Amino acid sequence: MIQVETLFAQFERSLLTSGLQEPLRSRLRLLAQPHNLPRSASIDLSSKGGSIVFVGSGALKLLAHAVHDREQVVAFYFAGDFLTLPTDGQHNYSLKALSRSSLLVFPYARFLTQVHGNPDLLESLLDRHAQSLLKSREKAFALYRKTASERLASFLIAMAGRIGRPGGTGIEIELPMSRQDIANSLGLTIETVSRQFSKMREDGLLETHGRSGVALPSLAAMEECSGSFHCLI
Amino acid sequence: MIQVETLFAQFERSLLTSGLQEPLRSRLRLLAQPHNLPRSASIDLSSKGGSIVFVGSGALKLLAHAVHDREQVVAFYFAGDFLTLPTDGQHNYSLKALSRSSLLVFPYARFLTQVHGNPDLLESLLDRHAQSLLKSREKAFALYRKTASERLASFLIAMAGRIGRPGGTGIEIELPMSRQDIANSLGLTIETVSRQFSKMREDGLLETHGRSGVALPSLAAMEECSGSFHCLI
DNA sequence: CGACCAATTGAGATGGATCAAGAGCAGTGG
DNA sequence: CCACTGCTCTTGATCCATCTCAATTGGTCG
Repeated sequence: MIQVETLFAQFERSLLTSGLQEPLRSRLRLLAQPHNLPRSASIDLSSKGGSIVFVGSGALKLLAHAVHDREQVVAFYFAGDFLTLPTDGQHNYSLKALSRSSLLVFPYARFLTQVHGNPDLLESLLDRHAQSLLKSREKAFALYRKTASERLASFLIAMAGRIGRPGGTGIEIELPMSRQDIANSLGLTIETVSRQFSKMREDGLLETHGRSGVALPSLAAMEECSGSFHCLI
Repeated sequence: MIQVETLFAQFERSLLTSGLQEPLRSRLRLLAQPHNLPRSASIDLSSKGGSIVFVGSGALKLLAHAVHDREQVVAFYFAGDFLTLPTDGQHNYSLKALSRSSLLVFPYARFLTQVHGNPDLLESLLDRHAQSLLKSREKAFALYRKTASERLASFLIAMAGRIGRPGGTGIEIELPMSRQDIANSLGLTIETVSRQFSKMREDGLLETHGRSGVALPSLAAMEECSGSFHCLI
């Protein structure tokens, strides 16, 4: 359980390294809805008419719900990440904790009203949007044409960069998401993902420890597998 | 050939309905690089360190260039569209005219510097980014799981909404892009796209006139084919 | 330890890619 | 006006990666 004030301070530094000026700081503080989500708890974001979310700790998946109970993992988020979900599109979105997570949720419209007079902040937000857009495009670009193994390799490389730690056997990763989540986020079936894991293990590209432990002995070899580029998450 | 001043006025109204205040207007006017592209001409956007582009008239495709001369159609743009291409990602991007087009190109960084003190404008830009992001996600979402016919149906519905006109047989569309472009943008091969066109023609879902003419007798029937949702372009 | 759910593995079905022709449209020049 | 040329588009036959269905194994947690 992270203290709200600590969480807010974290958010503040992440947004602007110089920190926020009063009275803006207090006003945003009032808007911030803190959430402490245990594993597999989720918050519905579609009902709120747009949200800005700051992830203080933990790991989450952003789910888009289509009709027929079909759902799609849009993205994974980790500590320090920002996430803007503006006015509702065709889907309902929800955010589900893969592990205990602490968040700050701001109502989009009211957040923007407060930020309105602060060009630095607006620009910072604009930059984040631009980056997200680029990432989303690169992801779409990547997934159209990639094979299953290229997708998984791309995913693992992205994860290594995001939550990997140097260990005995190259980079070690504790995956907070299930195979099903991985499959769902890569547009594959769980069986295909599982088969690719096995194949990569046979080929010496990775080691697995239990369900969630993965070690990549050689990132270079993995990049070889990922095809031309590897911008995914 | 559209006059530059007309084009700029169009851009101005599109950005802020109330128009721009001096001296910002003049400053942006100076930043605007007008382009008149004949069919199949293109401008390279990767060398410019980020651009903001306003499409005054015509139709264009945004291309991402990967290694090995492979290229991917990221999106199509039409009159009135905005397009933000921030700092370079892993790909080189270029914009290619599908028909005679007129554009305004702004250097991203310098545009932002000018806009810095104008919260309304920044917010307008932020909104556009948010919309683009949403669209890009919906597109990615859509393409992962959709079948070939669902993809094409989604595409045609989007096109109908964008450049369709009511006609003798429902909504009529003059597609400015080739089958190859469509295939490339949907992550399919040209053969598959062609086959789907034929199949839809047999099923009475569409009529074709020459290479570029398409008529959709019933949008509802086409939506039936597009699967759960249909946010593409 | 035992129960349950996640993950793996196998066998068969299939949608789309690939390879290979052929048809239709548009531009050119006689 | 028509034949020639080069292109885009269509259609067919085959192949392969991935999905689907089904059974088994293995991890995790009470």
